[in-house]
Amino acid sequence: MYSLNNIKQNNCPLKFISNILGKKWVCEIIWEIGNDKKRFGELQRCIEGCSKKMLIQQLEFLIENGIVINDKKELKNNIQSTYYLSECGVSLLPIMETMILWSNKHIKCDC
Amino acid sequence: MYSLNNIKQNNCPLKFISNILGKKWVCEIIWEIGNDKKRFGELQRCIEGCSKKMLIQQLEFLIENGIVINDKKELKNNIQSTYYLSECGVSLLPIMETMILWSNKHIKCDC
DNA sequence: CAGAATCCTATGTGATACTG
DNA sequence: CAGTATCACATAGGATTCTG
Repeated sequence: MYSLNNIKQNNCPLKFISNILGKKWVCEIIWEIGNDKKRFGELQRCIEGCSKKMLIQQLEFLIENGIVINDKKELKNNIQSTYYLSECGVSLLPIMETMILWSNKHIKCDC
Repeated sequence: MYSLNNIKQNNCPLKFISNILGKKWVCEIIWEIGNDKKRFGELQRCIEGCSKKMLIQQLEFLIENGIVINDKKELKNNIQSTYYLSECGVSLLPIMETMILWSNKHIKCDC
């Protein structure tokens, strides 16, 4: 249901990437599997506050966009589903690093 | 109504900035006034498809976040309201440039 | 364990009309 | 011209339950 096509029709490159990185949980997901592949359950535990439904939804979105890759293995009586970044996904990491640097400079800590 | 506070409470720097750049029209707005200040009407004409309501809403959001600055002058019988980037806003431009570069590499042109 | 399917609500967003 | 207000609808997103 996620409108990958809509996104691709955005010929504006700014819209294209901000529609990806701006989606809820997407940055967190990319960041979490940036270092090492993770299983679905692990991710769920890492990313606090993200419902299972949203996690699945956004992972699918990232897979459709070629940013995340999913491997499934059938074990005895359950499934092991792991997620990791594609080359394309990995190339987002340096951008996200500069984003983090910017935030840390400009976040006003009111806590 | 816009939850600036919610955003500030996001102690996660990735959430912080992606909540800004991911908002609809925000990237376009920042980009459009990146080079030179623009009046409200100019902006409206630049950013196709953005309703007046949304434009105002997102501009206010950016002002609250210290990214955009607004100057108002009273002319004879109307108001001249111009918008431009704060220093903080300007510091977003290089990040957005790398975002554009990434997009141009990875956008799959289906048109 | 990983995922699918429903239901339900809050929020986002467009269209339109109004104001100084 | 710049901004406000209101309605009406679409989408996002949480909670919960079900399946192999």
